[in-house]
Amino acid sequence: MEQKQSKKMFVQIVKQLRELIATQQIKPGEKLPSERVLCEQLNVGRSSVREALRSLELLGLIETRHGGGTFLADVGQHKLVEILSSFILQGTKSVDDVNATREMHEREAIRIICRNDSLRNLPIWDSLFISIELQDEVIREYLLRECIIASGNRLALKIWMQLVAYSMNILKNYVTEEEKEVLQVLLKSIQMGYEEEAIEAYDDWMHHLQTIT
Amino acid sequence: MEQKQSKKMFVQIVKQLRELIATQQIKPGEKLPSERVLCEQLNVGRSSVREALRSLELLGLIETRHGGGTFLADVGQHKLVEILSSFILQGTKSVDDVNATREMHEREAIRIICRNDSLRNLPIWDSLFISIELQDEVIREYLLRECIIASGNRLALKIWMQLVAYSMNILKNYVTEEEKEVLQVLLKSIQMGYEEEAIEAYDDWMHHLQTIT
DNA sequence: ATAACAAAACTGGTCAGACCACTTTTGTTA
DNA sequence: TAACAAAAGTGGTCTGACCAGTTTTGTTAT
Repeated sequence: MEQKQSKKMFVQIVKQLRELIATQQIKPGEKLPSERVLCEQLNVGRSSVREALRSLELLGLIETRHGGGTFLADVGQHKLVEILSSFILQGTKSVDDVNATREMHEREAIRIICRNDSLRNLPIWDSLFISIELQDEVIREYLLRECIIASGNRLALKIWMQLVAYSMNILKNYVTEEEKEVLQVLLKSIQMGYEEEAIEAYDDWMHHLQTIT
Repeated sequence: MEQKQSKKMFVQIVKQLRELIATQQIKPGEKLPSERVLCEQLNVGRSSVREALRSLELLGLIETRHGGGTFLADVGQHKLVEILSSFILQGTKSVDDVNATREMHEREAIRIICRNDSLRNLPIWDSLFISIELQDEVIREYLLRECIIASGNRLALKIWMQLVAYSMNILKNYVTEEEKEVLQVLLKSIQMGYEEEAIEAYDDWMHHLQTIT
């Protein structure tokens, strides 16, 4: 209904939710006010409240139970990621460290996937395999993101995304035929569960990207 | 309107959006179908589509221009970082994720050390080897810290310290004879540069710690 | 008094329609 | 051909409605 700031409403609501959680001292695992209460309290429509809540849910910050309510995600605090991001934003001039850490996350994700049958057999790998043929640039980050997501470690995903936000950029060239082959080897290895081959393919890939730029 | 899967609708839509982006080869910076088109195309209500889009927007994966349209994010913008981090202080998902991430750092450090002759030959390993005979509890984190430090990635060290501070708990028992042996195998493997054996020893170690608690 | 159970109230999930504000396209005019 | 105004398109938000679960409440039978 209002919102002086010209910013996105649902982002404003996210902020207000944070304040609300702080002031009312809602701890992880505890219940948040219902959507309808929040509407009235924040003086906005329910859809806006829901957009904010759904965003936070996708981030894993809240948990929702149909008919039950909305709860602050479990687990203690300690501003791990906050400090992390401040570290990143200040830029320690060691881009190499950021890249190395990012690659560590990616390798680990690949390893986890290789070792888990159900993860290996996800349909996403097939569709990615096909996408590679269709030549595009997105595929690189998209593939890696899928790997991290599939690995199931949401903390790692969050860290990784920040690392990417910090360093991912150089990857702006076309995907060469050579690179395509490497990527397909990587995907095939993942699907077969050949961990070492997958890692090797990944390393090849990264090396290949470095030589380009 | 439907959505066979029992999962959250907006998550389903996120998935379908991913597929759509893949199949239609939408590249960063390019435009996505309008919300109203997506409604009809996916056969769902506009609110559901918006909940999915807003989630992706908060993640920084898409960009929205009022009156203009929705676009696949161009790499580089990271409001994600602030929003995420400022809210993340409520804690991320599970302790498991923190531990898994911590272990990833530790394994990676071990690998790096194994592959680098000068790191392998650091005198610290010998002194640690001896210390194991004497010390009792401190040695665990101390050994791991030395590994991370030796690996030379300062960002990783910073992250690791946060993770340890976050999940400091399990490491509170006495070091058994059995554990000492595992640790010595680990150190020996590191010194010899036997990467896989070192990782195996590390995994044994972690498994051993879990069975204790 | 208490246990069991059914009804009511509450809560999230989804949809439809209506406006508003802003941008892009289109068509007309100078 | 350039300039500009109208129209169409698109995101932003609100309201109200209904459904489907969960929690609370109240009544009844033991």
